[in-house]
Amino acid sequence: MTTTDELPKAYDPTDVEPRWYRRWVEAGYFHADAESDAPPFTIVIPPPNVTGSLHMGHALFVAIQDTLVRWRRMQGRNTLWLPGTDHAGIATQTVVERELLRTEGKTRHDLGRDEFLRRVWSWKEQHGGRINEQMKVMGASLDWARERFTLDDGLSRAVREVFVTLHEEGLIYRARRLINWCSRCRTALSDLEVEQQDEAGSMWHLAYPVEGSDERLVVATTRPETMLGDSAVAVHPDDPRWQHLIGRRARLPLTGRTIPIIADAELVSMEFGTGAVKVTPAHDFGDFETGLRHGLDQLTILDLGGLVCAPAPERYVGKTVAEARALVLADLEAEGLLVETKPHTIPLGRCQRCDTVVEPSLSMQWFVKIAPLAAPAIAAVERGETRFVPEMWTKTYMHWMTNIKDWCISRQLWWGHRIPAWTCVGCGELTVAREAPTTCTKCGAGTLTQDEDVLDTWFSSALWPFSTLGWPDKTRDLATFYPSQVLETGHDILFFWVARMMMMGIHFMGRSPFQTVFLHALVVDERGDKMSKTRGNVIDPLDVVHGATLDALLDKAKQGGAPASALANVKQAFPEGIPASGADALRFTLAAMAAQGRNIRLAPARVEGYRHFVNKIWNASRFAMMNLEGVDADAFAAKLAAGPAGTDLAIADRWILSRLQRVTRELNEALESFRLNDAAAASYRFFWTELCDWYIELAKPAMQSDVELDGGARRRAAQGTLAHVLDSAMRLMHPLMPYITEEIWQRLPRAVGAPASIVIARYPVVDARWEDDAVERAMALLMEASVALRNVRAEAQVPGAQVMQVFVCVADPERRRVLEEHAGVVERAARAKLTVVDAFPAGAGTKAIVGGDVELFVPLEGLIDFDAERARLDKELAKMEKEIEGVERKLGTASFVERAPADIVEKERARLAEAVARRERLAAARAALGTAA
RNA sequence: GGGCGGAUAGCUCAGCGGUAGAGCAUCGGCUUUACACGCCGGGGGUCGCAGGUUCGAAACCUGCUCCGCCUACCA
Repeated sequence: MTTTDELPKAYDPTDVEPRWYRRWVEAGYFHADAESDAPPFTIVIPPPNVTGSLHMGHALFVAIQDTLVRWRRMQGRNTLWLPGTDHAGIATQTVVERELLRTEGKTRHDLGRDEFLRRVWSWKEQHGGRINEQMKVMGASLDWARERFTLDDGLSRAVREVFVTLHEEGLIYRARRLINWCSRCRTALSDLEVEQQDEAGSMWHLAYPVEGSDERLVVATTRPETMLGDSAVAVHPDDPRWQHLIGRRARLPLTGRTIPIIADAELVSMEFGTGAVKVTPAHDFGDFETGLRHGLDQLTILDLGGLVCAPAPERYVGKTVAEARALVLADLEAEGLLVETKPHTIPLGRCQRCDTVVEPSLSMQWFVKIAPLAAPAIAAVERGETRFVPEMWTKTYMHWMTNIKDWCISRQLWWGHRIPAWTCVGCGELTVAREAPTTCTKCGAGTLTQDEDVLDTWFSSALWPFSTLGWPDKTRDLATFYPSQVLETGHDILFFWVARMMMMGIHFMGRSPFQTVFLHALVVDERGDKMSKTRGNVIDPLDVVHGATLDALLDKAKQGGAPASALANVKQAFPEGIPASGADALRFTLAAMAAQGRNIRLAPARVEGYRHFVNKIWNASRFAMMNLEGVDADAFAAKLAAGPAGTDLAIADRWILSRLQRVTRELNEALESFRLNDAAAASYRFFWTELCDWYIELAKPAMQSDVELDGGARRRAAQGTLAHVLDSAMRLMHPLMPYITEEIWQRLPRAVGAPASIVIARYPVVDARWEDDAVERAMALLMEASVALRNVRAEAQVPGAQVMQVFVCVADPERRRVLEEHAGVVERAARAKLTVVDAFPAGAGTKAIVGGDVELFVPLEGLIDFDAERARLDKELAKMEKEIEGVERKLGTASFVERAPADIVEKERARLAEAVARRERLAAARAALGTAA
């Protein structure tokens, strides 16, 4: 127990939060025991980029996953939330290269592969831990003893094992193909790493003279510079316009080459453009296929840096795409071969990482043959082994999986898992092996060189659910924790990551890696725009937690390279900076807004609202601390265990205990079905509206009174109830708000044998015996009467301190009994003195009607504004008329009475009866006031 | 081109077949000894538009209009 003066009036999360995390870790609460008999609950973290920094997306998944994990842990599950980071090939390498250039003016090639990798590792050692520390601030209850990194020895071994096995099975192959090439990153990319966008471009019509004729064949193109690499012109076989040209040759301008005119029904559409298409097999995916069909030459006229190269004519060599385009167009124009130029929207692919326009490029790469892996991953979802939440993602997953194309997995980078393939210098034989071979398997020579390339980062991420548990060894962890129960991540990486984990997990473990895939929405700003540094609308979760001054925000934006417009946005959004709200408030906000299937527009005002909620929790608890001295938690627990029969609890006690059962049910059900927003809303309503606004206010007299008319029993009941409800509420809300709930729970009187921390306390379960409809109905009436009287007070401007005399008439005997027996509730809530009578005393006053037959008369001689009173009653009467009219119409419809369910009809009848009774009483009250003077 | 979301109070969002809800904002009143990060009371919505199904629709169906996202080689 603590006394009030030790507790500050305002909750300060920055003081409370950091204290707990270390203690939880030291106590080992987050550590999962592979030997435990308890049913496991496993979630693997979506590994953040090792050099990354916490952003709202991370904060969101921490809030969601930690809530699920803490809830399951409190339910007694053997809970494993496995942490780790991703080496993020391109991203990390780029960052280190940039740093190297900035500080030493060198490129990675200046250092050489080994030295460069040493630098990346040292960068990782220096910056790699940051995001983990940031997740700890958020309260993430991760099992740090099991932390993994995708480039760990163990995980690297798993990667080699998978690569070699798939190669042996014929599912990994090497081929010279057209792939997406980023000339800035100088690496191949998978289809997914290319972002398609429609951009403004042009459509040019170019004339190719037909050999041995005066005719010209006009082709339409959006990329005229690629004509330097054309190896044919295609027309539709059925097109009457060009029938006679099929099989002849065209003179390719500017090059001195001639190319065949071919017929291809697949590539060419007669209606589009000019009906004739230039074919450039080495620089266009459609043309590549066409080239294969017709055995055309594949002429590469762009080098790896994106510059024109031979066999393009010397004049163009070394030019960029843009330069070459301008030059080609000018040259064609000069020769009179540029027929037409018009604006045209073109789909353009850009590198996800650096925004460079991606070029289709012909090169030797490694691929995963994906269809045989996709089929079982589709089947697993079809038979329900894995399900998606929200369900709508199933369709998206299926669609992508059924149209999937082979996955290009080799990257021309240095940072990553090097491809375990070696070429014999002597005979050229390619060997794929788990460990570096010493001699060539074919010719026995001893000199082999390893493939220079590394694997796509997502290749190792795809193995994450089992590689992190020790695979390929048959470990105890693997047996206990695979498959995981839930995979929770953003829908933006459904294909990148989730689908690939499904495929690999099923192929190598025989079972889908997750029972449920829960996909959350993306966090965007208040206006629905994606958060970005250039917009200046980024909200750093840590700034919300710790607070930040405007200057600090501006400094950070500047360092991040934000433009002036962005700085202005920051100034406008946070003129006062951001107040320190704590991890609890941020987590609760994210949970409350994480409704399924929508973007989360993070509004700062919303965070503020929930920060106030956290403070409310603090103060309600502070009140409790001041009034719970000497409470005997064990005695009250025994009372609860005995059930409500014959209890000495007051109606308010019974009511809040009943409401507690309901909110307990709501929370368990909401968490069970991943509706965190409902869990948050139910918590909020219960704690603030029901517990604080009603229960605590009603319990005050019993707890604060100096007189103990009943020998202290009433006080003990209220104290016991409040202590129990608070204890339960803290446990209920702990998964959502770990810090404040622990802080308060530690200070509450607890039963003997209670655990040392709320982290491992039991999550509340419903005790249906304490749910009581009759009590809730009675309280509803008392509350309604109280509100009506408060309204009278406000309208009639009765001073807050003045106790109002109130006379009550009730027709219904049961309601009369409730009001007589529990008059104290209304008296306390409305600051009134209640007298139940058969007839009202004479005199001026105001009348309120509750629930049809409860009339509340407040004699207010001299205080009544009769005009206002008449207006108020007229308004209420009109409302009643309208309602009665509506319900009567409904009940007057034969089909309604006949076809609607009986209980609904009954409800409508009751509603009508109440409205009619209310109207009568209102009319009488109105009549008593007469007409205006 | 295909697919999937969304359109509800001034703002951000719940609700998804039986009397329209929350937070913030707004208006009025409160030095009520837990909390002004508060308390009490109030105002505010033809639930995008048009049809349909139903006794009954914000919710289900159809079409339309906007706004997002994903996906696709029409040169």
